[in-house]
Amino acid sequence: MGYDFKASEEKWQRIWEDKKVFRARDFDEKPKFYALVEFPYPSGAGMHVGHIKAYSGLEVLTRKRRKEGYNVLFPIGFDAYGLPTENYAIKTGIHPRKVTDMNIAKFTSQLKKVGYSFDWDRVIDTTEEGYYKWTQWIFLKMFEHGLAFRDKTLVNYCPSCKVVLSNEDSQGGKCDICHSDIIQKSKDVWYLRITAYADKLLQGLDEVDFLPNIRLQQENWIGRSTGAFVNFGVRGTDEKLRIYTTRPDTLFGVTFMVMAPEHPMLDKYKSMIGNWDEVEAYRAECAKKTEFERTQLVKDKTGVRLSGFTAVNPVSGKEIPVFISDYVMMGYGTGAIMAVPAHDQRDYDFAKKFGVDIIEVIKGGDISVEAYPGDGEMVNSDFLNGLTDKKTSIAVMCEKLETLGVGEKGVQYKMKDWAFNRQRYWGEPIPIVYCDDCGMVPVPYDELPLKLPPMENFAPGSDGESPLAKVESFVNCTCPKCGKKARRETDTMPQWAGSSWYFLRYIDPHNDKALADPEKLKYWGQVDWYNGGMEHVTRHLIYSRFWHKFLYDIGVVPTSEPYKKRTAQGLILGPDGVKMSKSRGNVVDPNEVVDELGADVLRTYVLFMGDYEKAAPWSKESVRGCKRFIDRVWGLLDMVTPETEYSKKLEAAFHRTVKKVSEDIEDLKYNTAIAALMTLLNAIYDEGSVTKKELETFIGLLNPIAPHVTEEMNERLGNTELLATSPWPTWDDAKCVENEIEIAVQVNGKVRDKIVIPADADADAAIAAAKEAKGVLAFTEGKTFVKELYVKGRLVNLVVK
RNA sequence: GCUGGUGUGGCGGAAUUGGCAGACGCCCGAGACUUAAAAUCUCGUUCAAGCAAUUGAGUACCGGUUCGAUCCCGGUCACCAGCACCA
Repeated sequence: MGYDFKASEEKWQRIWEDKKVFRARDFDEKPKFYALVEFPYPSGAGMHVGHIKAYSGLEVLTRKRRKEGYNVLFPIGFDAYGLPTENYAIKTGIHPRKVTDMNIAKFTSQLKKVGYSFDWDRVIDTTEEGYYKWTQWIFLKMFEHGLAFRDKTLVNYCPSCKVVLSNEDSQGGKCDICHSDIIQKSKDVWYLRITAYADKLLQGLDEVDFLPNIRLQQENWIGRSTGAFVNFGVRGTDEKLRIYTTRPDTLFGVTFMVMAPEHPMLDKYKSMIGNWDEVEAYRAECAKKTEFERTQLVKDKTGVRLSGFTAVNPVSGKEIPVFISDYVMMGYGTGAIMAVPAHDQRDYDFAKKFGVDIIEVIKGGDISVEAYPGDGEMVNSDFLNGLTDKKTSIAVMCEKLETLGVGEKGVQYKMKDWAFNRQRYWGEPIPIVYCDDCGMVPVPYDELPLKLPPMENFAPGSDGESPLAKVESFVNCTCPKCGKKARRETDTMPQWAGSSWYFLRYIDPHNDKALADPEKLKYWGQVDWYNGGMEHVTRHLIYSRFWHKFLYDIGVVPTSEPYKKRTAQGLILGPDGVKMSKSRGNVVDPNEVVDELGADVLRTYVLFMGDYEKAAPWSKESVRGCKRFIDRVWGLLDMVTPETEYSKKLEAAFHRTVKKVSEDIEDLKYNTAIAALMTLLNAIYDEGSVTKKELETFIGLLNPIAPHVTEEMNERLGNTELLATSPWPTWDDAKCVENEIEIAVQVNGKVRDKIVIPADADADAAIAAAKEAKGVLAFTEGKTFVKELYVKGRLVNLVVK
């Protein structure tokens, strides 16, 4: 009788839900295990196969953990604020709340149909008042501690649509909607001072177990560099032109300086600069370029040499020319650099184009051809001459700078403060009030959540304002401090806000007194294992570590790092080997697979298709192979004998497979775990029968991967305890080996025959047997043995002449 | 450009303290069952030569170390990812 996957999957999903089999219990005596997967954005398109692969990994691990006796927390929720929902609402007129609820309902039913063992009593939705109340609460705490602040920035702005655009919506310098030229506009925006945590975020990486490439990406993102700040003089003034450099040792090679076009000092000395109109023209040209263009295009160096404005090297006293150029960014360092063309390729290119001197200060390269960034003996450098060690030269120079009072050691980060606002409706309102007398005043904690007001039209407001600016009843309020008339902040928080602390809310999702009960936070502690996509290992992962570290510093959470371990799954590509996308038409819908072949097949396939951490293309044919596997497993029911022990023939194979599957699951090697089960299944079919004990072990191992079919089989075997809660199979190392083994016999490194010997045979016995082997004699006849090796359990190698 | 990673059959991929390359699955071929097809089962399936036993070649390419190299070392090429004028 064939396996009716539809009826079986529905049946077991209902039983799991009714009995709350996968509920996590606060304060249970069992050891706890907290596994986290990245919660989905509930888009209208429904689930993607990528979600299935991402969730199936830890799904298997947590099902194994429960069988091993752990109290497992494996939650799911929805990261539901965001642009697609808002755009859909603008287009259709349906309220984002309604759209979100519909999409969440759809995702929930789809997730349940795959049979995931989530704790459905802990579902969270970042757009719910009970949730975003605490997102706002954390924001206010940050505001209190000076970590949330307002500052000017340049934004991409479309003067025709009057909206602020993201870099993605403004590529090529044109507005995506009306195609008019985009300008860079100065605007006051909210920032979170993540740079204050740069060193903590870097050091914290030592405490956690992240995959090496994930750790590296975080380090690069933070981008710490050490060097020195140096104050150059400005001829004819008391002004200091401050720069940052990682190579203070090359100070004697400075032949010019470059300032960012936006550098504020330029305006201050406008009257000194003889060619001001040239400066203004260049600035206008740069302002037109988006940040995207300015950094993406590697192009010819452009710039303007300032006339009448020169700098003075504070160590050598030499007068040097100053340029402005857009290869120097206002956002990094001090917005100005000392240029050492002999030892920096960018400065070299610039010097060649503008005819500036190039002075060698480090020997070793050929500066008539290109810059030499390497190490070597210092020359033309006064007190540094003759030094060969970079570190020493830098240290000597820094000391000199400090003695002269013209500079000091310094540290810089690539990471910038986090621009924390959007001019959009569907996000958490920023709970701040502007009062003419009191300035920025936080909304009192007991008035949280500051609710999103009901609205009809969610299109962005005019002049780059949020749609909320149009709602008078929301904007106009009284100052919580003095009671006078005041205005509310109308910007909302960015997408990343709600996901920066969601893992804490799962621990106590319904608490209305605190973001979570401290005792529960202590019980569940760190997330033991967090799996998600590579695309989130910089932004989301850093942002949430930052929030967590802040909450730790103010005593809200008990650990300094949120995640003990982080891994990432590889993408599922389309059948054509390219990333899935609607426009390519190569998207695979997981729901169709569930309907046609069953959830167990889908789960097995996404784990079997290849290395879990690497990208692999979807193959419709290979999915069928997994279907065959599941059906063959079901077929075992027709072969059961009542014995309650392993059969002699298969005992070692069973012990080996239990070991292999147990270890592979811990290591994200699901593909080889499943392959081992397939191999064992083939061996059973070769035998033609399976004992009850054997079958129970087999379905026990397969249960986390294919829970429905195995649960059904377990029931048919007459067992009343759910497989999901019965113990994980064990193995005995001593029983993993066969009595007799087959080894290869090589002559001069080439395999010539195979022999069967007792597993415990010693070298002499193995070599003696090997010399007799038929395939070997032909190659050793009439030769002398030079060397004879036996690698235990592997092979014999006979070296002859 | 920089940093990291990868390169194995027709395809997805196994195998590393240096020890039988190609596990497992897909595709493909042959056979069994069937009125037939599907499904299922059995066998074969790296390439080349041979009816065959077998022999030779083979883990991107070139070279080295070793009794023995997919694995270690040196060089070259290709692809992927992240960062990208970061001073």
